[in-house]
Amino acid sequence: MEQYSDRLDVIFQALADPTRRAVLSRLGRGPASISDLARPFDMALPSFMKHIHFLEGSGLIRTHKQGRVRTCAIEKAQFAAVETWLSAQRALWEGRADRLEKFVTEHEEE
Amino acid sequence: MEQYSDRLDVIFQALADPTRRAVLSRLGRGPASISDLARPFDMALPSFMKHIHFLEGSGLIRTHKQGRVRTCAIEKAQFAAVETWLSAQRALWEGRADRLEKFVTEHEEE
DNA sequence: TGAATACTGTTCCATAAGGCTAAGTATCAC
DNA sequence: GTGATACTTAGCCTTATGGAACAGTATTCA
Repeated sequence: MEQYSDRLDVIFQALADPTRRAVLSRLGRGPASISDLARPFDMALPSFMKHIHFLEGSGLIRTHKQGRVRTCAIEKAQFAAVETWLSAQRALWEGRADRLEKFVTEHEEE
Repeated sequence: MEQYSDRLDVIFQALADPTRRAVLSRLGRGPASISDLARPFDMALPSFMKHIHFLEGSGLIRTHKQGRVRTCAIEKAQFAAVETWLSAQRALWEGRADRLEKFVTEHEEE
């Protein structure tokens, strides 16, 4: 339970920044290098790298360096945590708290 | 477009805190007063109030004071912004970028 | 080998976030 | 009208965030 909540903290935090959301959108169309990702942003590279590290730390992307180029790719599976939380919320609204409890608990134990 | 992005900033930020998510879950079962909401948390009331204000500022809840009691209720409609963004992301993954563009643009203009 | 490329590491800075205490205001119950 | 209740307001503190500059390392290309 703690782990599930902590994961949500960091995932939602990652999504709370427009630069990071833009990076995710770009990566939704396929992998890209750091330089390619950074190009559209008016920001120093070390600053941009912080966002990449944050995204990687949240599990929303993974990266891999080959030679001098680091390639980033989206990690779709991590988005499921958000969807799970939203489903749980909706279930509450609709009074299906029992089913919901079960649903969330299963995910917490992952 | 700016407005849509700013709204997402503040919504995701609101969801990035476990206290605030817990409040939303509680409110999913129905409206409640500040005191009722605060009771489960080991936190001074002014600190807790900041979370309430943040949630209200994000549009995820609305509040209304009658006498000395402020009642809070969830604003389900605001959750749609998150779902829209997630749908857009998924659409990208699946290469349906054209449909997605249209979808997001429509929502940006709300 | 030497230059250019693509990060990476380090340090700094201003602001925002999330907590606290202490004191204040407005209702409500008696 | 007094006391308790239910917030509110105002400061203060510490840490995190998002940006910057500057220097460094590791590859690749000519």
